Order: sequence, then structure tokens, then C-alpha cells
Amino acid sequence: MSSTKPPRVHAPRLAREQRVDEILLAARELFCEKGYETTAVAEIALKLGVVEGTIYKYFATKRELLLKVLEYWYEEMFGDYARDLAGQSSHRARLHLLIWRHLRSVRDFPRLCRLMFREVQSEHDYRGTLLHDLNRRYTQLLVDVIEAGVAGGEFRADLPAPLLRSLVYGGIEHHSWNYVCGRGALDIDSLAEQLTSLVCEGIAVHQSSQPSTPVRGEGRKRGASA
Amino acid sequence: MSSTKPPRVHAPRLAREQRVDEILLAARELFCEKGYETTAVAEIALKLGVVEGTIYKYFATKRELLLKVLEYWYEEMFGDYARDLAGQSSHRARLHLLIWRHLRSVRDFPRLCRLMFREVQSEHDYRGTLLHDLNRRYTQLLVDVIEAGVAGGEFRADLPAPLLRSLVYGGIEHHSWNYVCGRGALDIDSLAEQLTSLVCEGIAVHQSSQPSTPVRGEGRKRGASA
Amino acid sequence: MSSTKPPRVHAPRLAREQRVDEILLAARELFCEKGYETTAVAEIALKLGVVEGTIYKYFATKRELLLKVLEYWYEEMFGDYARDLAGQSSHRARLHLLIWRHLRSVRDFPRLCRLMFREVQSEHDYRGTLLHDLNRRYTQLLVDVIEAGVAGGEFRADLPAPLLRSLVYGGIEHHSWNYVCGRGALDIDSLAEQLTSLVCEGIAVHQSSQPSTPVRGEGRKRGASA
Amino acid sequence: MSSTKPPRVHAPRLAREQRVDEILLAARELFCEKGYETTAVAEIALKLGVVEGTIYKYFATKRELLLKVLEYWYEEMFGDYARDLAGQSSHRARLHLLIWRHLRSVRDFPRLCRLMFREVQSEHDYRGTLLHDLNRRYTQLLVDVIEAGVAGGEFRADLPAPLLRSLVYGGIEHHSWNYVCGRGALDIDSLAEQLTSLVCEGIAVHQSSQPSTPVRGEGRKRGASA
DNA sequence: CATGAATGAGTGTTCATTCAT
DNA sequence: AATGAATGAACACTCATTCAT
Repeated sequence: MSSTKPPRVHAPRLAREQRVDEILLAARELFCEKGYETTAVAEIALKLGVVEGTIYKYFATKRELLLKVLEYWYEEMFGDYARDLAGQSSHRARLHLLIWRHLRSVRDFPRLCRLMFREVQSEHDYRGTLLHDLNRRYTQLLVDVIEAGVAGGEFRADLPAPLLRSLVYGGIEHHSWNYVCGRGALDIDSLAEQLTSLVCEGIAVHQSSQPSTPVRGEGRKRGASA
Repeated sequence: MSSTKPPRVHAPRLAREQRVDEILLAARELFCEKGYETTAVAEIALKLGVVEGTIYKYFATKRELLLKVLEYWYEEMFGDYARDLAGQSSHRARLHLLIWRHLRSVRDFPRLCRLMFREVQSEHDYRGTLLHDLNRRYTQLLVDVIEAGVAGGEFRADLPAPLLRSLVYGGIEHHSWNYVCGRGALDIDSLAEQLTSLVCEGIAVHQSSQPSTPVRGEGRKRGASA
Repeated sequence: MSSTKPPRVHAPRLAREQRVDEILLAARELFCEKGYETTAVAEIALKLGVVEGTIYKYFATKRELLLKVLEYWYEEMFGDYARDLAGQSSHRARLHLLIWRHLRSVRDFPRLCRLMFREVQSEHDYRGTLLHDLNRRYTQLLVDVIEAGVAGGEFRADLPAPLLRSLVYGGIEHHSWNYVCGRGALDIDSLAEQLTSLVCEGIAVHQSSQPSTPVRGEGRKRGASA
Repeated sequence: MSSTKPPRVHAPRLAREQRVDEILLAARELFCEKGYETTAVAEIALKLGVVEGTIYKYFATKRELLLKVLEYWYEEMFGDYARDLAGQSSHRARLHLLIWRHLRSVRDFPRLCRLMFREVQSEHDYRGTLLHDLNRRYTQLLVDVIEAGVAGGEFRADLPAPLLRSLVYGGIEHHSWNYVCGRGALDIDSLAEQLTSLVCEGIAVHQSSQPSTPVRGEGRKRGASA
């Protein structure tokens, strides 16, 4: 009969920064497990033993939360690239390092990759984001290596660096998709080798080992284009 | 006061197949215009002058409808590949043709590509689909060409064909993403050239140091890429 | 153990028009009882034994529902004004009729008045509404009577009709506010008399019964204005 | 990564009264700019460089804050009415003064009027408020003038003073509504003249048929009314 | 005296899908 | 074969208010 108003139980008071980190972490996990759309803000709150409103104190919108989660991740990824790259003895080795490290990221956080590609990059509000910038700086590393390699005479001149970048990152993405979706494994060492080799040497048999290059002449004729 | 009741005009009864085609067409257009999630089944019905229930007579779920739309598209894409490939004089030319035709598909139906990638391939129910099968057969064409080229001595032995496939299709996907998302254009002729060259000759300067077909003049320019 | 999915129980199927009327009625009642903001769409649905979505089938938004409720009411109010006004023997009598009928509306649907004034007229989206138009046509009736009275020599020339209209409708509104808010009664017969008299004869003692008009001269001097 | 914690700067401790004034001022401004419902307590706090809790130290609820804001305003409005009224030479002049001063208030603080009418007077908790009392004393001024005018023989006997009060204040409210809602201007001098004249002389042509001060030339023109 | 983290209840709106007619 | 009324579950976001520090 006596209707006792349940006493307000507060979650432990945390410093702003701690809370923010907590939320980012919980959100990352849930977004990875269930995807962005399928994760309700309420779930994130529940996971923290907190109330929805609390999350909105720190992140204006669910999407902002997603963006921040990914920014967080990118910042982790940058790590000590500069030093590591400098330590390599050739541009090919540097390229190999970039490929290998990217594969490692994909292997370690496959769902984040998926989020990045599915939920973020395809939306119109992506451009101009801090995240967009981070992404560009990240993939720019590869472009830089290519250009240095060209300058150093290790790579052919006039390479279309942006296309190469797409080839590498897009190729990795495509090839890891099954893994990212939870099927199969990812042998990053062997893949990194193969990729580097493909990109550097190409698939064609070179003249040194075989005389004829009829292929190349043909290529110019433009298959079905024109 | 209360809005006048619209006269009950039954939509003409069409042969089942005709209806199905009608629906697929309308759905394709709307999905392309607005995306899958953002298109309501009601809208598709409206566009046909039909009622929601009618659509569910032919397609069990909205998702099935999406899948069928894409299957239709894939069947279109196969077209007369076999004959066209046979008409090429070298494996390099065949590779170039595949790349060029894929780029053409991307250019002509960017939204369908986007749907394929964003809405379908990443979902768990994709495996085992007819669509999945179609997609595999489609990309298998490239694998076949590679293997034939290897067998014919035109390409290096022991190439990791599946990885190559990912490189090509993933690379194209990645590079066209901006275009697919409505930003920029897509010069498919030049891209096809560059891609074929990159894949065949690689980026490294060859020991033989022969002038080695430089990747044609596009240098730093970027297609629609970010 | 056996989890039986509860069978979907549908509310009785009604013709579109009937449902619309039902909803308008229920909404009117609840808006009147509890006010617009305080009434949840869910409540209206509940009252009809229907689900929220059903209401949104017929009304795009809660606000549209409010507007329609009020339009409905205005259309009732217009009734057979034209004929009734024509039956009056003088313009003063017509004015009295308008005042009396308006008071009757206020008495019968005080909460609707309140809604009209509080929730609708003060919002920016009011202008250009059908409701706005209805309201103008309604109050225009008074302006017409005034002008006819002027033309017929019964009322003074050069009356500021719109101001008069405000005086009458605003005055009634103000005076009925307590009643509208649920306090006290509303003797519409006596009020109509008094109002008509005040508006027609004014408060000043007329010369016919008293010689001096010092008041009027004073008036011109402008109290504290200038 | 996580946003940098803002340095904890305590707002300077002010004397209680000073704080109260500050809050009232900020609240008034925001309520006027954005309306009551649309202004969040947090915004008021922000404007003061203070925290929400602080405001609740001085005002138990948001609504109490609104009420106090309006009380403040009423107290300003009273100003030196008594002296000014006494300075008028006739009751008609006094009436004119009251009307003019009220119009001036409306013109100068339209949003406060709107708040008063929309948010306060229509709520059930209004009765018995200090604000209610202030409002009554304010409008009572007019009743007093009327009664004095009757006693002095300047106005007709047996006037329904409260109805008259409604006529004047309600009429002004109604007529200024567009202005209050941000549309059009308000010519208070001319309006005051017209209103006084209408109230005093009425609209009817008097039997004596004396030239009877026509309501000054404004004819059909409308103030800011709809 | 001031902070500011946390609450918690609330709500309009959307949509794929079902099914009686 | 088609209709179209009805379902029902879901969800992002807001905000006045409380209270431990």
C-alpha cells in the first residue's frame, strides 16, 4: 500500500574523461558485435550500468559516438609509424611494412573496418570530418612511400599513386571480407608477402626471363573500350 | 470534412511474371535513388499504383526483393562475356576486357554496386544465396583468365589468383567509391589501362631495365578517389 | 514452455472515413481534457482501442491532427450564419447575434478556444493554414456587419473595423478566460447584451442627456503619449 | 583522445540577491528569445557561466523562475502610475493614459506578454500566485478609473466595469497578437486614440446627431492585426 | 556555496509485415 | 488476385531535477 518512491541510485561518479573512455569502449564493443544500426543507445548505457541520458551528456548524437569510436581507433593505428618506416632498408620493405600493418589492423579489429566502410565512408556527412582527415593521412602514408620509391629510382616513374593506394587498401578489404564477416582466418604474413610481390613485380612474365612481350602491344589496342 | 474516399479502382491483373518484373524495376529505381533502408515498401507500391500487400504476394520480404533486384542485374552483366573473351588475342587483353567491363558496370549502375557492397555482402545471410553464387561466377571469370594466362606462359607461375581477384575488384571498388557515392566522375578507359598495366607489370623497375611501358601519363591525377 | 506468439488481434475494420471521424473525436476530447502537449498520441490510440501507427496512417503528424480537429470545429460553427444574419432587423441586432453566437461557442467548447489561441495562433506555421483561413472568414463576418451598418447609416463612419473585431473577440476571450479555465459560469445572454451595448453606445454620457463634452477635448491632448 | 577536461573554475560567489537578479535577467532574455518551453534550464545556466544546480539553489523549479521573471516585469510596469494618473484632468484622459501605457508595455516587451498569456494565465496554478495578484492590481487600475468616472458623472452609470476591463485588455491583446508573434508593427499612439474613442463613444450614431468625434481617420487600415 | 554527473520518464514517428474482406 | 486497414515493436533524443562531492 505505502508507495515508496524508489530511491535514486546513482552510478558511481566518474571524472568526465573516465566516463568518456568507458563509453567509447562499450560502444566500440557493441558496434563491433552487432553493427551500428542494430545497436541501441540504450544497450550501450545498460552495459555501463548507466542511463541513456548520461551518454548524451558526452556525445551529442549516436553518430557522433560512432565517429569518435573510429577516431580513437585511427589514433591507435598511427602508433609509431614514422620511426618504423624510417628503419626499413628499401622502399619495397616500407611498402611491405605498411601492407603488413594494415593487415594486422584488419585482423585485430575486423569489425571496425567494416563499420568504417559500411557506415561511415558511404555517408554524405563523412567529408570534412576529423575521421576523414585521419583516414586520408593514414592512406597517404602509402602514397608517400610510393613517391619516395619513385624518386629514389626503385619504382617506375609516373605511377598513379592514388590508384595504387586503392589497389592495396581496396584489395586488402576485399580479400579480408570473409574474415571480417567471421568466416575463415587471415594469414597476414603470407598475404603481405604475396601482395607486396604482386604490386611490385606484377603478374606478367618479364623479358629478362622470357623474350616476347606481345602482351603489351595488345594492351594498347584497348580491349572493348573506345 | 473527412477526406473523400478514393474510388476503388483495382489495378489490372497482370500475368505473374509481368508483375514481378514491374516490381523489380520499380524497386531497383527506388533503391538506387534513395538506398535500401530509406526506401519504404509502401513507396515501391505507390510507384506501381499498387498496394503494399500486393508486393508481399510476390516477394516474401523486403530483403528478398533486394536480392532479386541484384540477381537480375548480375544476369544482365554476364551478357555475352564468353564470346567477347574468346575474341581477344591475348590473356592480357582478356584481363583488360574484364576490368574495363567491370568499370563500365560500376559507372552505369553505381548505386547497385553500393547496394551490393553495403547492404548485401556484409550480411550473414549472403552466403549460399543465388546472388552469392552469381557473384562468384562473375569474379571467377577473372580467376579463369589468370589461370589460363599462367598455363599459357603469359603470366608468372604460382600466382595467388584469388588474391589477384580481390586486388582487382577490391581496388576498383575502393577507387570508385567517391563516384559511387555521387562525387566526381569515372574515366573508365584510362582507369582500365592503368589498372591492367599495374597488375601486369607491377611497380618495380625491372632488372632488364628495358623502357618498360610506363603507366600511361596520368601520373598524379586522381580519378574520383579521395 | 511452448512460447505461443500471441495472435494478432485486429481492431474492427472501419472505412477510412469512419476511422478518421473517430480519431478526430477522440483527439478532440483528449486535447480538451488535458491540453495538446500533455496528450500523447498513444493515449488517443488507446482510447480507440487502436495502435499508434493506425493514427499515423490518417494523420501525418500530431500537429496536423490538432489542426484538423479545430477545422472540424470551425466548420460546425459556421453553420447557417448567413440565413440567421439576414433574418435580423437591424445591424445592431446582427452584431448582437454574432456576439451571442460566439459566446455560445465559447461556452460550449471552451477548451477548443483555448487550444486555438494557445497552441495554434501563436505558432509560426499558422499562417496560410486552412484553419487560418477559416478563422479569418469567421471573424470577417463581424467586419462585414460593421461595414454594412456604416453604409446603412446606423454606425458612425470611419470606424476601424479590424480594431473593433479585436475588441469584440479579444474582449470575449479575455472575459471568458476564467470560465475557459474551469472557473465560474458564463451567462451568455446577459453578456451579449452588455457587450453590444458597450460597443454601440460607448461608456461616455452623451450630450443629449448632458450638455458638457469637456472629456472629448481633453482626449485629444494625448495623455502621456507624444 | 577524450576531450580535454575544462579547468575547474568556480563562479565567483555573489551575494544572494545579486545572483537572483542575474538569473532573472538571463532567464528573461532567453524566455523572450526562445519561449519558455524551448528554453532549457541548462541554457540559462550556460549564459551565466554557471551550472544548472546553481539555479536550483535559488529557484525551486523552472516554472517558479518564469513566474518571478514576470513578477519583476509587473513591478516595473507599475512605476509611477498613481502620480501620472492624478495628473490627468479628466477620467477620459486617465483611461487614455492607461490604454497607452499598456500598449507601450506590449510594444516594448511583446514576448513577455506572450509568456504571460500563453504559459501562465492558462495554467491551473496561476490562481493565488503573487503574479496573479499583481495582474489584478494592474488591471484594477482601469476598473478604478471607470468607477471614478461614473461617480463623477463623466461615464454612464451601471457600467459593467470588469467586462470593460476585459474589453480593453483583451482587445489590445487580440489586436497586438500578430505584433507579439513577430509580425508587423504597432502604432501605439494611434491605437490608443482609436481605442479610447471606441470605448467612450461607441460605434452607434447618436440620436443627438452631433458631429460626434469620428474615430480618427484610420478607417480600414489595420494595425498589426490579422 | 557551487559543482556537474547522473537520473529516468517521456514521446513522436517509422515501417515491415499480416490478414480479413 | 488484390486490397488496405491494422499491427506492434522499436528508438533516438530531451530535460527538469537530484544529490554526492
